[in-house]
Amino acid sequence: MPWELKTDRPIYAQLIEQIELKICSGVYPPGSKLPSVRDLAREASVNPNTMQRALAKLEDDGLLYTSRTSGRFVTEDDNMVCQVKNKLAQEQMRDFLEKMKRLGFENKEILNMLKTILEEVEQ
Amino acid sequence: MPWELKTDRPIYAQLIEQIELKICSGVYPPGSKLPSVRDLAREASVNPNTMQRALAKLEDDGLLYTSRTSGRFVTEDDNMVCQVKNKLAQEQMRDFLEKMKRLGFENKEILNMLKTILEEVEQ
DNA sequence: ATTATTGTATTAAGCACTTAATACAATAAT
DNA sequence: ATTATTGTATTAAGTGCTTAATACAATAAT
Repeated sequence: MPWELKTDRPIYAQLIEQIELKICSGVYPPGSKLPSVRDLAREASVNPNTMQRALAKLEDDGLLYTSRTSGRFVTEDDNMVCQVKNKLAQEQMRDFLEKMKRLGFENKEILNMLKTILEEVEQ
Repeated sequence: MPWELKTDRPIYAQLIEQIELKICSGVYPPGSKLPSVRDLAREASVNPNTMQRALAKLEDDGLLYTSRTSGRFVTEDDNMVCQVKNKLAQEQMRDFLEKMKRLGFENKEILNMLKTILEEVEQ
């Protein structure tokens, strides 16, 4: 899963989201060590300061912690990771439904269109 | 439907999206006249230059046209409006499914969670 | 003890976005 | 004819984001 950074939003915000995703989806499991700030920055083709900013926010949220000079780690509290995952899912669904309703679609239409897409993908 | 502007993305981009939504959902029907740049800007609590920028983009896309000093109008081509509506819906669904899969949810899970939300809302 | 690696902080520069304050041109309304 | 309203353009200033180039402190590795 490569880093996907668009130019229409602050990079640090996108980094926060994508690191959150990697934690929630198990790419970085609870308790595991993250690559160093410099390595992560190189990986994402981003300035270390920008990566540092994203990591600091995640640490502030409690999803990461720092062991002074040995590196950064994902929290060992897998309950917290699970909660974050569900929170993000709820946000995604809420935003999605909000926008589709604004576009003028009914609940049933939305579900049917999604089913159609999912069937197409499976074939 | 009030203007909802967050600070995490360029305002002009958000204006483009929200005007598109108003056109696609019938708030501004095909052929109808839009409020003036200055009025729209006041309505959205935004600088006229910023609103102008958003409108220029929509005009460039063909969704609006300008009649020099009598104002701006939505295209009379309701086919085009319909196409834009469907394009936006497809984008929303694609992005939504992408993020949910990144979070680690399966297709069936996604549909079930959405159904749950929709049932809760109806009650 | 020395070295390398870790996170962290600072400063300066460039860039895009936004606002404010104007101004101009065209034309609808009077 | 005059006035008001329309879209449009320009300039200057402020802000936040990003990068680059450093530097420092702490500690794991040697």
